[in-house]
Amino acid sequence: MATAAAPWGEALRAHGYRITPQRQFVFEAVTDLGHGTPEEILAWVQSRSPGVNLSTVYRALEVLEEVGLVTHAHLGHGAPTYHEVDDEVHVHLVCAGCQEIDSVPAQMAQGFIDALERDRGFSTDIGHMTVQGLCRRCRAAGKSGRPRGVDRT
Amino acid sequence: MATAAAPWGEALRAHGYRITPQRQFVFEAVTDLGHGTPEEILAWVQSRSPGVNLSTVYRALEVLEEVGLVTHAHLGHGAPTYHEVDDEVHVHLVCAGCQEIDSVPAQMAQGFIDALERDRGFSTDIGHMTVQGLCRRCRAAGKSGRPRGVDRT
DNA sequence: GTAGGTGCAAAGATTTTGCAGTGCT
DNA sequence: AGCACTGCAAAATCTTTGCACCTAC
Repeated sequence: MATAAAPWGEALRAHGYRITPQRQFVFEAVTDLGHGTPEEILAWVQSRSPGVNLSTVYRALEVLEEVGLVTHAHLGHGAPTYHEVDDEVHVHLVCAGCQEIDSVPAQMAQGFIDALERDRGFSTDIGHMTVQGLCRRCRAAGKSGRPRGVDRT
Repeated sequence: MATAAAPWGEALRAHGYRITPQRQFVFEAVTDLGHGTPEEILAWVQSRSPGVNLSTVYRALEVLEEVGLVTHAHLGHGAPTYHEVDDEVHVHLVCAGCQEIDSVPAQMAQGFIDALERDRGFSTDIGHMTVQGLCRRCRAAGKSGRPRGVDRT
């Protein structure tokens, strides 16, 4: 039973990394949360193992990203959000009103992506694509996105 | 000649803000640079007026954004990039290889945006839309985007 | 047993804020 | 002349790094 590693563990092994409970918790957090910032992931992990440190979360995410288990996207502000890789590729929709994150299947953007490829030779990293805007609910509530004032486009 | 304000000045006046050389420089920097981070904007401004402080740049950008002269988008990492508002609305293309920023007219994404509107009731803030990927040059050079390794999609 | 991994604390980087002096209106 | 704006410096965030101890293999 020496090498009875779970599939996610395999990925670590394959890259010469060790399997540790901290890394497992971090990966589970990402999987469970769907989308999470380092802070949110830490909170989740600490609910199982209070001693885990923020820097460990950062380092674990770095490793998990390198071995291809998770990715991150930059949504609003400066908050990087991590999510699992192996589920269906999707585009992130960030609501400027409620900060909520929605996802849509990548195919919806296919035409656009093809156009970029054709016209610019630009190869899109679909999973990192971020779309800012206002969700249905916030539009109905008449929110304008940013608190300040006029926000053209 | 009391109120001989330039068009950009008008916008400030209209919102009760004063016209100052610092704000003018910051706005010129944004216009001239096309895309710029606060740091880059500071550098540009200081080339004209060395005494200007970083915090002044931040405050000026905040004001200029409020009156609708500039906007910002979050491109790679945590670097907010500011650009002029009144030119044609465009989508940002960020190359993961060379960090360069390209723009494409918003119409290219129209189909996608319409689909989001139709299916999700999501109103897209086109100017803030960010697309990560690899530009033609970096693809040719065989870059993979992130230095680390595998990067799916 | 050994090298990689973790926790802790300090260092960095980036953005924000308080305050007194300055300059736009 | 009044009050918003600026410069400076300190505070607040968020992320990274150095080091001694611990643990997976």
